[in-house]
Amino acid sequence: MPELPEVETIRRYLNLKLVNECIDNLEVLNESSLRCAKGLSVNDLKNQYIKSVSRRGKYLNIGLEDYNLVIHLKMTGQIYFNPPIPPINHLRWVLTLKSGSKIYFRDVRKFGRLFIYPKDDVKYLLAGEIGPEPWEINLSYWQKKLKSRRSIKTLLLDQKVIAGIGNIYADEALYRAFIHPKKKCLDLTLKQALDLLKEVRTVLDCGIRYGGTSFRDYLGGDGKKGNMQDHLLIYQKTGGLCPRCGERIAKTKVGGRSSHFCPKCQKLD
DNA sequence: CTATAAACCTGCTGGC
DNA sequence: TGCCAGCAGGTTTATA
Repeated sequence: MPELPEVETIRRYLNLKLVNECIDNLEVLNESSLRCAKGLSVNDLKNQYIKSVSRRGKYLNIGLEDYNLVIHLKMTGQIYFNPPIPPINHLRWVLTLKSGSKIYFRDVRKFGRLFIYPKDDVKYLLAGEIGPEPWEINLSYWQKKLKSRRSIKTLLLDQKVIAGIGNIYADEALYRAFIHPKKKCLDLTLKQALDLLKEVRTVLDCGIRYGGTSFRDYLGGDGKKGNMQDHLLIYQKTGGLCPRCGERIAKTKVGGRSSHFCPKCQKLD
């Protein structure tokens, strides 16, 4: 469900609420939602203080004294912090703090995961397996990655190349940069490459500013929906009119994901 | 290398 | 009204 802006919105909220709290216990209702590093168990979390709440790409990381709690929400994961009415359906785990505060994790499709790692172990996962944050990318890195025969949308969605972009923001950035999602990376001009990186950042910044995109499941840390869905230009607007040229917005398939674009503004040749 | 499909899961929607 | 194919903010793994 969530891409970088949604995860960042949750991170900012939890960061205000969790730092200096102490863990009482973790109750797991769906075993497959939890992955413990070898030799660890949920009991190890007891009495651990929360030092930080950070993010890498679409991963949320609750830093403890001796461990890291790494969360990936995948398609339908939702975080509820001290909700007025606790969720009942599709509840996968509940983290209780000494203060009495609770974090509920609800996840309809069970794709989401909570990983427990030793403190120093997580560096490997987060630095080695995930590409740079979009704002950290420099031109030489970007040009190097664009020397590829893959389609540009596939590259944008590759978390090893650039962290945090998902289907919504990929379509939005490509539209704003006038680039067809199936365009081969190698065929991009330097200007297109620069424009695209700029629009990726713009669109993600915008998503964060509006508290994320709530199409169906996504909720910010405060339990409220985001507003970015009211500011999208192309995603899920098949059959509607392009806000720039009036052409009908089309849909195609790229890398198995539905991709929305304007056939007139985003030419393939 | 690149692309596609299937898996992992459940629920909702739209067409017939 | 009812059924069913198809689809969904993601990632990984197998197959062509």
